Amino acid sequence: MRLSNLFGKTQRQVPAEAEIPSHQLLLKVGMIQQVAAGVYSYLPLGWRVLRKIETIIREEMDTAGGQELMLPVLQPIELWEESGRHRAFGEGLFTLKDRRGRRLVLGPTHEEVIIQLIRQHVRSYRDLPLMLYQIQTKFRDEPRSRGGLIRVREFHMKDLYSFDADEDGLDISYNKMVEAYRRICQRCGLPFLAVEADSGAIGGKDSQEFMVIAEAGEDEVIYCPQGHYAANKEKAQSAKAPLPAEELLPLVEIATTGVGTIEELANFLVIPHSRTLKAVFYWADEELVFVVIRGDLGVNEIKLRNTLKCFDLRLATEAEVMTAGLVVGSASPVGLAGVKVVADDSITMGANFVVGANKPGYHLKNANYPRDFGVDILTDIALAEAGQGCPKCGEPLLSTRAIEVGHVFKLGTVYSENLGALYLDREGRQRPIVMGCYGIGVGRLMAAVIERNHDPKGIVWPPSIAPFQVYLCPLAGDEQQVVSKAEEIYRQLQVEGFEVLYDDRSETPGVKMNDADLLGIPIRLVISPRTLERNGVEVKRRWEKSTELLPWDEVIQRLPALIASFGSG
RNA sequence: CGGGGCGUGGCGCAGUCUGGUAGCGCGCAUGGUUUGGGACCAUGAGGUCGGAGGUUCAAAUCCUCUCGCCCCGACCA
Repeated sequence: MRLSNLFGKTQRQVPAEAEIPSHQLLLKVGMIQQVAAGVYSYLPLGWRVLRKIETIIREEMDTAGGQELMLPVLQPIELWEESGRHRAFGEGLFTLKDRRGRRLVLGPTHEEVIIQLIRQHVRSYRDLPLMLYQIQTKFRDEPRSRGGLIRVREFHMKDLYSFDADEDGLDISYNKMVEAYRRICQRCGLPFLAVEADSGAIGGKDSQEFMVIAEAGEDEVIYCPQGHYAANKEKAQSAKAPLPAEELLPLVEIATTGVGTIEELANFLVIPHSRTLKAVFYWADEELVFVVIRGDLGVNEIKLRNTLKCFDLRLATEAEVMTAGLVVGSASPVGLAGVKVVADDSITMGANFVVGANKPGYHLKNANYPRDFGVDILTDIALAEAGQGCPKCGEPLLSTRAIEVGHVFKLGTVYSENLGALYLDREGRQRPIVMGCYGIGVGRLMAAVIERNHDPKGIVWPPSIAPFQVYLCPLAGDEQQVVSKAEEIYRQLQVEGFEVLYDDRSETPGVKMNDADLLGIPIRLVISPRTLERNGVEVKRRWEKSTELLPWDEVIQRLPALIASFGSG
């Protein structure tokens, strides 16, 4: 490709609103252009990279046994009402009406559609296992798009769905996908962390996310420095510090005028937060929920939502709490009736806690579960945070921002039961198909690669996904000889099958070199009067500082090794 | 949805407070001089100042409404 013909110019300035490196560089190089909030056009360079990533994904999916197909973007809304996810997605669904007034959605994902397909074609255990995938544009009306390609409303995504006869089969399919994802990340030059993840309101059991550690990431990962544990903060657990065992003391009411928060209570009584129990109120699908948790811990709303199996969850207003007959600032589970109580299991780790007295200006000392109060649900709903203990080894946990590039989960039979995807087993019994689903955001992966592979000059593409392998850069001046040599090498490189970007512009050396660095093509070849004098070509690898002069008849044979040396130094 | 900010040639920005014929840098075009790290000189093209309504002799600037975009939060299989 001659650079003079390439559509899309590099920019010298980018909008101040582009804040993260990948967004700035994508714009600066001229790989994307924004059309609307969270909607982008891909210019030739950006599209080339995207297609290379797709190719890698395709190869790994095929190797794992996947078969590619294509599914519709336009889907009847009834399918989504049938599965119940119409409600789960809520406003996130793009919906529209056709000319007859039928309501359609722009597919945010394709479980419903593929099950419809499966229902018709899979009737017997002989048809299983099966893995089907598609790479296509999906739509989600995100409340807020952000960070260039990190979070968009129209995006390229690969989704593979696995169909098995039983849980053992699902485990096999799932593990194949995890392995494929590892390979995809490796081939794209992306260091990743596979972490435990929440599977959402209608998800299944096991779920892992493939995270790329980056400041620009929108997720927070909690992990053990010894490598024993890593999880999305939404899902993470931590060892809750146990308190020393002590004899249960009698309940005592104490005056605590002006004390409302745990902070104030702990200061007032000069006790650690962990000696108190905190009351938090939520409004969950039209119902008030009283949450009790040890004072040193916070509530993980995602765990709570999963526990309650509700759609809408928010903090209750003060008015709602008072209407239920509770005293804000001094609410108590002791003596409570008529309100659902969800407790974190931390309330069993310790004794003689201070709790509210449900009476303004008073608290109770020495409250103990279950002696003094009951709960409806007792489970883990605590928010794990850095500094708390690793659930495996107790070492203090660390936290980092990360970009979620892939997500795999075991769906089980939730969808196949809801939507009637059944098969007949060997004994002729009808059973639900056991499903898994596995997604990768292609554009987001591209952004993640840039986040991890750039320097102050520009992008440093891993050769596997670089838009071109070689940047051929004559610094000609008046020398016609330089130009004809460059043309000759350009032809040879093409004949040998290299992807070459030939900078045939009559720009100054500074401009060309800076563009070469900005674009991040792995190998830069410079031809100038200076190199011509010595019958050579100057070679520079984008990720190294030094250059070397090679005799020009050796360059082509040395190129593959030079390209392959990425990541080894 | 809550808070903050921004819409002015292709890109980046100033001008708005205090109304008076729209400016700068980059890029682009033409000619010339340059050529190993974003050159220089000259000339030139390009803008209904997001949109609608209003105030005024006069609106990018003041008022009202509206649309779009960004950031933080909420939210997010």
